[in-house]
Amino acid sequence: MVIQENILRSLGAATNTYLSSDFIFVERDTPRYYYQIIEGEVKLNSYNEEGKESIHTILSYGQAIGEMMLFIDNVYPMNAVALTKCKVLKLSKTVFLTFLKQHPEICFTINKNLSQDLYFRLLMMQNISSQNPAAKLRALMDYLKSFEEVQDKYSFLIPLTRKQMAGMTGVCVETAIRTIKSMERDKIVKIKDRKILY
DNA sequence: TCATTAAAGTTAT
DNA sequence: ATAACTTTAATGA
Repeated sequence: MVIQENILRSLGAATNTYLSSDFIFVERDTPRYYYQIIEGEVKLNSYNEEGKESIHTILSYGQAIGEMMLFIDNVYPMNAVALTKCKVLKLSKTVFLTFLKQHPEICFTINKNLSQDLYFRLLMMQNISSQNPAAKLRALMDYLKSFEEVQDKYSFLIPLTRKQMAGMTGVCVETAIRTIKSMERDKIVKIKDRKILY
């Protein structure tokens, strides 16, 4: 968790409830709040000229939503959409920033999270330009698995649908499916009841 | 080789 | 039931 729930509450954060597919904010909104998930999953996405969805990340319990936008003066370049029913703490940007100035240790945590995100983006960027679907999907799976304690082969159940994986790597669903199958043949992943084990 | 289109099967709501 | 997701196959860049 980024910031302790009771701390956010004591600063006056409100709890907001969203239903699946509700927008928490949309592209071109002005960032005015710090958001932190208490329950449910949220995706950050945007659409290219042809209308194809690109999923930037999927966030869940304890994670902040688009907090990078609170430190710069720009409108959101992406949407935040609830994937499930969600509860989100919402704290005014000004209160949040003032609080951070007084609490370097929490500032440090925010830094760590932003860095983690940048790191992932760099890894994905390298592999996305590599043009090889298998490399892209593997970069994604490596990233997701990196947060697990157990690092055994096939111990990690990918918590994404194939469609989501495709959306995050920029390949089409069909290619994601075929690539994952060939990875199964190559013993890179195992598939059990359609679930991908890596 | 991969995206796209279409069609059909499967799962989740 | 109906929508959302998965899979296969054909075609074209």
